[in-house]
Amino acid sequence: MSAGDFESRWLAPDVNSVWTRFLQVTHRLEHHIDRRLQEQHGITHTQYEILVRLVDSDERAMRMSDLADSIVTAKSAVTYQINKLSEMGLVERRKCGRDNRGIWVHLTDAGAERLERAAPCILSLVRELFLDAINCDQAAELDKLLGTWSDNLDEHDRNPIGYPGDKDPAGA
Amino acid sequence: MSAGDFESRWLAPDVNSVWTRFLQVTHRLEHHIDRRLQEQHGITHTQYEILVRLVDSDERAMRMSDLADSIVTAKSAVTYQINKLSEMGLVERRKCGRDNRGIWVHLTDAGAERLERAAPCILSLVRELFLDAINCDQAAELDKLLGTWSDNLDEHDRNPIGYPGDKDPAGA
DNA sequence: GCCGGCTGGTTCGAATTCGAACAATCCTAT
DNA sequence: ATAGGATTGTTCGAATTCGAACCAGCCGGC
Repeated sequence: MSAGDFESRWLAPDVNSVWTRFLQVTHRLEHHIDRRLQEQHGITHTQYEILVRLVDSDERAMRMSDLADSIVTAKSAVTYQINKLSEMGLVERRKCGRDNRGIWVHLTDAGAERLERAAPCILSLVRELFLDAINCDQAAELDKLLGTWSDNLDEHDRNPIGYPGDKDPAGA
Repeated sequence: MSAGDFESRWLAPDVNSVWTRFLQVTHRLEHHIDRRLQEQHGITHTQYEILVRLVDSDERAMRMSDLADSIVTAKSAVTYQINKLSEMGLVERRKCGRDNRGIWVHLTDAGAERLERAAPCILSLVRELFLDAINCDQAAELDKLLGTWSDNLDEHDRNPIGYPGDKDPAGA
């Protein structure tokens, strides 16, 4: 078997390891943060992310769909989490007159406070685990990479071609 | 509130955006691959990863725990998935004489074949979405980053200190 | 005005994950 | 040899996620 054949069917070993380790590291990061957040502040990482998006928004409010896009989950999962956060009093649903089906999720004062308390814990974790490893140049580089990956995903979402055979985009 | 104070409590905006986008991109990648894999080959990304680890191993076999470490999930999740894969006939549990509690999960021929069929689909996806974005230098750089992140996580796992000012259990 | 199509959210059931508790086995030091 | 402690894998219940089906309200053309 030629090396070329091998590499076209599979991945070159070094590249393969990058991908594998990428998956491992992202999973470990998620777990680590999630665990810490739950133990010390009684909220999920997803919930934390929701609170962060809200506090960063104008009026500290967002629509459900935008929230779903922002944290990259199914809408139904957002509904579920907003119910939870709502029960906890960290968040509030309000109708907005403009669009009668749309719902605005507002961060409550209690929510802001809870976030304020949890943030330092998580941010220090993010710094220690993730950010301290990269200097300015690398950050810029990584940012560019993320942009490209994101664009690639957009492209693929727009253009849901199946794999088989049509490796060769003759027309499109 | 001074800018310095702001940045120590929160993150500098640019750095913050890197982290946020990192989370988004990783989630989107996962979803994308998972979806494609399920639609076209009837297996989960987790299951695919398991098969890959097996085929890459000596004897095409691994112990449950090692599998769990390798794909970064709870042991119970591995048990669950191995049951599934076993029902599908892609994998086989065998005792190994050495250690009577240990179990060796073997990739069956059917499993190897199934993997062989699914791999090109996923690998082309990984290439298009992930790898094409990076040149050799960047790959090396990313690899180094992953190494550092991984080390940081190891460090934190070994040394489970809470963030400075974590609550003491006395109050609980 | 009003009908088809779109969008925003919810509900539902299925799948998967996690962690804690457990059982069996191994290992080490006495 | 043997008790105590670690390791291996499973079982269980709870939490979370997903996608599909669904309902309502919006928007375009007729």
